[in-house]
Amino acid sequence: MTLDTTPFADSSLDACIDRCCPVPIPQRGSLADLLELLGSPAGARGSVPESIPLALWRVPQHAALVHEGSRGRSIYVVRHGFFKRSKTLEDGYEQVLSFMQAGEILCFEALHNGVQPASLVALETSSVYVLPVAELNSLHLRCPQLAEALQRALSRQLLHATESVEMMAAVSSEVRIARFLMWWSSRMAAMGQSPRRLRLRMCRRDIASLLGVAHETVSRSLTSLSEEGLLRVSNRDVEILDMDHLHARARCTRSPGTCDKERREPRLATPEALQHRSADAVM
Amino acid sequence: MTLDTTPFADSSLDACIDRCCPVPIPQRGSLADLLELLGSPAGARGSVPESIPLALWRVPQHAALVHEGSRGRSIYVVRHGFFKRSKTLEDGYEQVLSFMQAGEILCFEALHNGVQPASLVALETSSVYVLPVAELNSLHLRCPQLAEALQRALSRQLLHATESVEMMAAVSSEVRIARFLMWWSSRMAAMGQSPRRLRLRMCRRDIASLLGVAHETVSRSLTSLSEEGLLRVSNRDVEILDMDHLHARARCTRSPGTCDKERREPRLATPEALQHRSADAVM
DNA sequence: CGCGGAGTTGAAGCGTTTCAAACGGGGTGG
DNA sequence: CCACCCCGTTTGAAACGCTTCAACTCCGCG
Repeated sequence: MTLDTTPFADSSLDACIDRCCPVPIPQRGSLADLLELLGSPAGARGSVPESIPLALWRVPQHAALVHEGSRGRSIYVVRHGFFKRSKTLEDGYEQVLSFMQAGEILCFEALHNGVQPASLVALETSSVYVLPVAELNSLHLRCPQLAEALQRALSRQLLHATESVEMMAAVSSEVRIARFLMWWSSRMAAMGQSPRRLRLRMCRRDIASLLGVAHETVSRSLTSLSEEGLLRVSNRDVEILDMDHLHARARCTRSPGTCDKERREPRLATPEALQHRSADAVM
Repeated sequence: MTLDTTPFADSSLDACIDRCCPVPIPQRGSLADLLELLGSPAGARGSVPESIPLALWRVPQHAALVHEGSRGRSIYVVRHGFFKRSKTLEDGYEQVLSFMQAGEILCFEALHNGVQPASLVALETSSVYVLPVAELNSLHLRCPQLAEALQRALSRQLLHATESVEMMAAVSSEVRIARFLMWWSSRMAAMGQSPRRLRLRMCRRDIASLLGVAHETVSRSLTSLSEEGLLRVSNRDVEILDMDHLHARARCTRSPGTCDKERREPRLATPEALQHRSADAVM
């Protein structure tokens, strides 16, 4: 809480290392802040030992927090910012695996054999708490609340992995895009931001890689959804105009034709369509 | 270890409850067995308190271990057997999310809000260790090795989730099937079984649901791969004949045509093709 | 024996990929 | 400061692959 305002020292020194490696932030994080970030209930954060030092790192935009194949000696908790987790395949194709936001645990997968299975790149200037694996046990002993919070955060992490599978399992690419937008929207809502105004941090190619479609298809699906009046797309800013119908589209399991066939006809958001929204939301 | 032989009491009583709910197994599990199952190094299992009781449940084939939406009061560790994790969508479509095998942790996702996000059905008669969430903390205190083993198993679990994304991210459905088979093969190898002789426990529809394709496409891709000489398919038994080429096919990131174009021509496993295998394996 | 589910195969429609071209914006260098 | 280039994005057209619907076989089961 005390770090919410201007957590980064925007000195001239920062400018010259902007595209380099992550660097420690002068201010150190607080354990209470980390617990709140992980979603620990406020009541459980009363008697937190403040003496425990916590490293807080700054990760400039486009900088890699970890490289695929490197040794994994720490786990991280995103304090704020945005990360892309990806793998580079043998033929040079970059396979995006997930996008990670504030409150999420990074690099826990590397724990079981000590090797990072994927790279992590900050898509905007970000900051992460650093928890060295070697210190995890002593941390858990000195602060049981942290152990519990990490456990619950890991549980959430597994749930997020499930959501990725649900996104990608849609047969129609348009439905995949719709699910991706709904997923993003719910993430924004969970972070206390507007679920309607989405600012995509990644390029179309990254979305396409995650969803397993061509990047042109992402573009086409977005324009198609916007022509139906469900979205307004401007570069990487997406505004959801019709949340109900977008949600209905995201639920489609079969080919786009068989679901909401009649709704796909109106290519403009007519006043009539607006009136139907509340009624359709009930079903 | 002591339970490896005939862990199930195949009495006549079992027959009548075969399609019902999971039931506790007369024999209780041992902590050392659980630790080995989770992949804990043998050296760390010396001083394990044997007095701690561990519940071991039997789950008959086709029985549900947990139902979507129910309360999650326990986590489970698959002792042996095979589970399908799935969600039933509003329109009745069953979305398969993953398949879980021995050593994997089930229902950890339910920990953070207490509700099961998906159902778990045993695809063959299985058994699971039951760890009530309420007892987890005391278990960790009484046996730190278990806490560490669970942590590493969770790390592995997150890695498995990543593998699912990699499977589904392939654009071509044939590549998805190839990746699915390779994934299954590596699982078999990790369990000490043959990586070439695969016995699929699920129907084509379940595979199709997981991979996001039509179930006819699964059938077609399997016959296509077998016509190329990479597989031999007989119902749910799949034998991998050409592991190298199947692996190469699984790595394809683009349309099937652009990758290994020349290799797809021979529709029969000619002796010539067999000679090429070892040479191709180097690249 | 008949039934239903799982699996396979065929044919037609169409959605997606691919290649190609054009546009726009942000950055760099002149 | 502008021009330029590069990259991300969009759109078009054609080929391809997938879905869909259909028919059929096989197998287990009542």
